Amino acid sequence: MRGNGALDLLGRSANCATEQEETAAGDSVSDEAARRRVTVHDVARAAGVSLATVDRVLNGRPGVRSATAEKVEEAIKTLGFSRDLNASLMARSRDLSVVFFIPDGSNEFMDALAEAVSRRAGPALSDRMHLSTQRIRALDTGALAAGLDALDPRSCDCAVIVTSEEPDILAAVEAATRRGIAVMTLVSDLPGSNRRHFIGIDNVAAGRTAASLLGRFLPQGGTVAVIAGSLHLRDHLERLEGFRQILSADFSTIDLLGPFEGHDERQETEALVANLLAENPKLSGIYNLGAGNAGLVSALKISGRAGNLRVIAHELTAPTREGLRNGAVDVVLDQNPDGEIREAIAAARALALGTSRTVATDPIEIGIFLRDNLR
Amino acid sequence: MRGNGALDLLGRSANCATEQEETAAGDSVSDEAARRRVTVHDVARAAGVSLATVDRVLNGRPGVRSATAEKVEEAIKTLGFSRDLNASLMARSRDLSVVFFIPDGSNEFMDALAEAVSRRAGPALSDRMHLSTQRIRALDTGALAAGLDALDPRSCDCAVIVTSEEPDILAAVEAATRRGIAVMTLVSDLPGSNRRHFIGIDNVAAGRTAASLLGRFLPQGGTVAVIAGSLHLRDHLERLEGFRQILSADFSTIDLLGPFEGHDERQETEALVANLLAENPKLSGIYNLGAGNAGLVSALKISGRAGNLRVIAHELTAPTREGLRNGAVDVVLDQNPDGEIREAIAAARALALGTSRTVATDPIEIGIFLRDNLR
DNA sequence: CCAATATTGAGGTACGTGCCTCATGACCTA
DNA sequence: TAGGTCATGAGGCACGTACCTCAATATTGG
Repeated sequence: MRGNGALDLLGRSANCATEQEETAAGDSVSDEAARRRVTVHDVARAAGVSLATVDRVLNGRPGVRSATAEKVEEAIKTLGFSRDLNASLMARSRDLSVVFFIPDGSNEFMDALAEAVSRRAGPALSDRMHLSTQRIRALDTGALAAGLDALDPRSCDCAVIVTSEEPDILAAVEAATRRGIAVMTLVSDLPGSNRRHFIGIDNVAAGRTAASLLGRFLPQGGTVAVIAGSLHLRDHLERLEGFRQILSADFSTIDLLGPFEGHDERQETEALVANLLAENPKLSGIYNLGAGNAGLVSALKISGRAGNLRVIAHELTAPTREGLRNGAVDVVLDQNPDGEIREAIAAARALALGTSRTVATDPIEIGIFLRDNLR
Repeated sequence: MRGNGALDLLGRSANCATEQEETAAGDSVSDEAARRRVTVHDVARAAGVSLATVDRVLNGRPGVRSATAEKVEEAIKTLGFSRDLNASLMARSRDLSVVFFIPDGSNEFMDALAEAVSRRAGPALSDRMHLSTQRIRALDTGALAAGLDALDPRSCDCAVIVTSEEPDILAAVEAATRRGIAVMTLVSDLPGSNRRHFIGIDNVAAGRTAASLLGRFLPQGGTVAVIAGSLHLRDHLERLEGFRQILSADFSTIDLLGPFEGHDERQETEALVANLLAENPKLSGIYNLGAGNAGLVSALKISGRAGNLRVIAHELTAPTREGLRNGAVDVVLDQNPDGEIREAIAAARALALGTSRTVATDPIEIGIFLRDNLR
C-alpha cells in the first residue's frame, strides 16, 4: 500500500500488453463486455420522446397521452429494456421491503421459516432488501387479513403469506394487490386468488415418495398406519393421495391402516400412536404426514418398539432430528424452509422489476433425510 | 395512467394518514428504515480524512501513509461499513465476471453443471454479473492450469474450478490469487491451496446414506456390490468410506462385494455389471458410487433382473432418470449441480466485497431421488 | 380565435462508489 | 534553503434511475 507508485506505472504498461492478449485470446469476453446495457436513455431515443416522458411511463405517473405511452412501451419491448433494480432502489434511497406473515403457535416448521427469514435479513440488506416477519396466530384468518389490510404500499412492496384457503384472505389479497403490493403464497397455495407467485413443494410427490420408500423398506409386506394432522388441510390431503396412489399401484402386499387425525398436536399424536402400537402388535410401519412429531417419537420410545418398525415423518425439526438420531424415525421428508425463503426473496426481487405478470423460481426440492445425511 | 391527477392528490393525503398508522403500529419498520446506510462519507468523517483517502485505502491505491490507512480501517470496522457492491459495479460500469472451468468429455454431470451456468447467465446479468464457461478436457490439468494462467484480473474477478489434486493446479491457483483473482473449487476440494471457498456435498455422508438406504431395503441381509469410477478419486474414496462405515456398524447381515472399478465409462461399467450379475445369481444390491450409469442400467435391463435387486447410483442424469423410471434403479443420490452453481454465484459476490477472508454459503444438500419425486 | 389545460421537453439533484485532476502542504535531501 | 517527493484534500464526472421544477408546446373548449 506504500511506495508502489513505480509499481503503478509498471502495472499500467503491463495492462496495455495484456489487453492485446485478451482481445486476441478471448473474443467472446470482449464482445459481450462491449454490448452495453440498455438504459432509459436508449428507450427515450428509440421512442422519440424525452427522458422525462419515459420516466413518467415507467413509474406510472400521470400526464402522458396513451399514444405516447404506447410508443414508449413498444420501444421498451423492442430494446428489451429492463429497469436496473439496484440503480432504482439506490435512486429512491429506499429498500425493497418484504413482509412475511408466518403462523405462530407450536409448529416448529413455522419457527424454522421465521428463523430462515431473520437469518437472511442481514445479508439481504446489502442487496437493499428489508425483510420483516409478522407472526400470526395459527389459523386466525381474521388476523392475517387484518395484517394484509394494514400494509402501506409505501413501506411494503411484497407480502408473503402462509395460509389456508379462506374467503376473507382471498379478499385481503385482492385488496393488497390493488394497492400495489405483490402477494406471494408459501407452503400452501391459494388458487383462484391473484397472488403473484407460489413457493412450495409438490405434496402429492412427497406422499408418493413416502410410499415408495416404505414399500422398499418392507419387501415382505405388512401393515402401515397413516397419521394426518387434519383431513381438512390441502397439503395433508395431497400427501395422502400420493401415498395411497403408489401403495396400491406398486406395493399390494402392504395394508394401509387409517388415516388417523392427530391434529398436529404433540399430545394427541402421542396418545394416538401409543394406542396404535398397543392394538397392533404386528404393525410394520407408520407414515406421519402431519406435524406432532414430538408425540410420535415419544410414543415410539416408550413402547420400546422404536427401530422395529419403519417410520417416515415430515419436516426436519428438533423432534424429528432426535427421532432420526435415536433410530425411532427412518426417514424425514423435508420441505426445506430455508430454500423456500431464499426463493421467496428472489421472487420478490423479480416481482419488483414488474416486467412480467408471472415469475419463475427454482423449484423447491423435497429433502429426504436419514440419520446419515443430517445437515 | 391518464387523468389521475386528482387520484394522485388523494393518494398523497391518504398516505399522510397511513404514515401515522404505520408509526404507531410497526415501530420496528420505521426504526430500521430510519437507520441510514453507512457510506464512504461516514467513514471519511469518522476517520477524520477526506473521501479521496478513504477511496485510496478501499481500493488499494498507493499514496496513503500506513498510520492514516489504519485510522480508516478502524473507522470501517467501528461503523461496520461495507462497500455497496451494486453501486461499486455501477460506478465502474463493469460487470463482476466469473469464469467457470468445467471438465469436458462424456460426463453428463459436468454437462449439467455447464448448463446450470448458462441458465443463470441471463438473469445474473441484471445483477451485473457476467458468467462464462470454459470446458477443459477431463483430467487435463495442464489445460486447466493454462486457462487459469491466462486469466486477466481486469476481465475476470473470480474463477471456479472442478479439479483433482495436482501440483500444477495448486501453483496456478496460487498465481491467480496473487494476481487478484479469487479462485473457488467446485465438487471436489483442493486442500492446501489458497482457494477462497469450496462448494460441494459431503461425500462421506453420501456414502453413509447409500448404505443406510440399502440396509433398510434389505432387512433379510444379502450381498451388495460396490462399483467406483476410480479409487484414485477423492470423492469416490470418500463415498466408499462412508458406505463401509455404516454397513459394518449397522447392517452386519449385508456382505460387501468389491469395490470394482468401472472408470466412469459406459462400456466398461456395462461389462462389469453384466459379469457381476452372471457370476452372482443371488446378488441383492448394487451401489455405483461413480459414473458410467448408462452401462449399469443397460446391463441390468439385458440381464432381465432389473427391479429384482436394489440399486443406488449417483447424479440425476439422463441414464439414471431412465433407470428410475423403468425400475432398474431405486435411488439416485444427486449433488444438485444447479444449487452448486447458485451458491458459487452467491459466493463470488460475497468474495467481491472482499470484507473477510472466508465466505459463508448455504450448504449443498445431497438430493435423494426416487421415481416418485423426480423433478 | 383565445384562454385554459394537458402534454412534453430540458435539465437539475440525489443515491453510493470509482477514478481522475489539480492544488496544497509536509517532509526529506543535497 | 531550494528542489524534490510524498501525503492528503477538494472537487468533478460517471454509472442508471427517481423525482422535481420550469418552460415550451399541443390540444381542447368555449
